[in-house]
Amino acid sequence: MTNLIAGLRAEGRRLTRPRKAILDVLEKSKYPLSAADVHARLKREQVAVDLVTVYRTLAVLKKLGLIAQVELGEGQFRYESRHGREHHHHIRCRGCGRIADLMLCPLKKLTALVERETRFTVEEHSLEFFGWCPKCQ
Amino acid sequence: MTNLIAGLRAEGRRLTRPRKAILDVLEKSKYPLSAADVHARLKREQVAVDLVTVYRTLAVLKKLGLIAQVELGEGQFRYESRHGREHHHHIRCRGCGRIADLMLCPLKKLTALVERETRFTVEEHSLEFFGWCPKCQ
DNA sequence: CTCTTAATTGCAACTTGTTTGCATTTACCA
DNA sequence: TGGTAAATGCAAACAAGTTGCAATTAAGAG
Repeated sequence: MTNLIAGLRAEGRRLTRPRKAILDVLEKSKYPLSAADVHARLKREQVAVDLVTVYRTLAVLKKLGLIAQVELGEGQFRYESRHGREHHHHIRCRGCGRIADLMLCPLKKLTALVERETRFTVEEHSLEFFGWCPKCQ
Repeated sequence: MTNLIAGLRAEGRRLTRPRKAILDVLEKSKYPLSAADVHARLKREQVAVDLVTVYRTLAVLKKLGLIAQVELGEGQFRYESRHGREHHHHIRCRGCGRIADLMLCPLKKLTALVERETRFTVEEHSLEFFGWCPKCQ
């Protein structure tokens, strides 16, 4: 939340109720949420925020680096808070859609190798697994 | 192409001109293509196939395991042929959108670890890098 | 504390990517 | 060489995400 205030201020942006509420929803979630998910949870909490505002706020939070965008083969984006959470990855069940965190990342060395080989500058990577959870096997 | 015929036949499906043409477009491409990309290339080659047929064919080819679906943070799917190509990953430039192959994958051991820790069965993974290519840096 | 103003929001409409329904066409086996 | 189920094209629907604009509001200036 401190990061939110500082980040917004640094860009001449404002701290609003929707922004606090949306970041709060993401911080409370155990797995990444779509814009529609966030919107639904806000409604459940009696916080009236338009879906469009959710989209716009997610874009802002992403630009501030407070949340990460995740793709899990669903044709939509999900977002998760970065606050107090280590860099990590996910696995998604092809049966029930359950998403679990994988608290690991073996890509430090590989990233250096990729930069050397491709001459790209690497800014980010995504690593996701897909399979079947115990219940769905 | 042999795989296409065999795979289709095994499911009581048919070998058609659109299917051949679409697989051919994917096999010729150096990077993964979206449905719209495939459609545009077919048109350029004077092959009249509806975009809907492209979508349906991509679904079939994917189910047959002849092509792989790729997500590169664009809000759309891309597809690439698997024929004669080793398992690999990609890097995409945030400036110009250029996509390059990364002919490497260090995830064998990690996959085993993930399966042990999560008790999921891992069927697939995605690993993509994002950054800036030499021209855009 | 109030005023001013630019940032933010909500609503409606739109765009883009993808899917579905259905009548017509076509691959392929008897 | 048909007959028949599979595949296609077209129109329409759907879903995720974006844009334009008038109304609202955060927050610094006075």
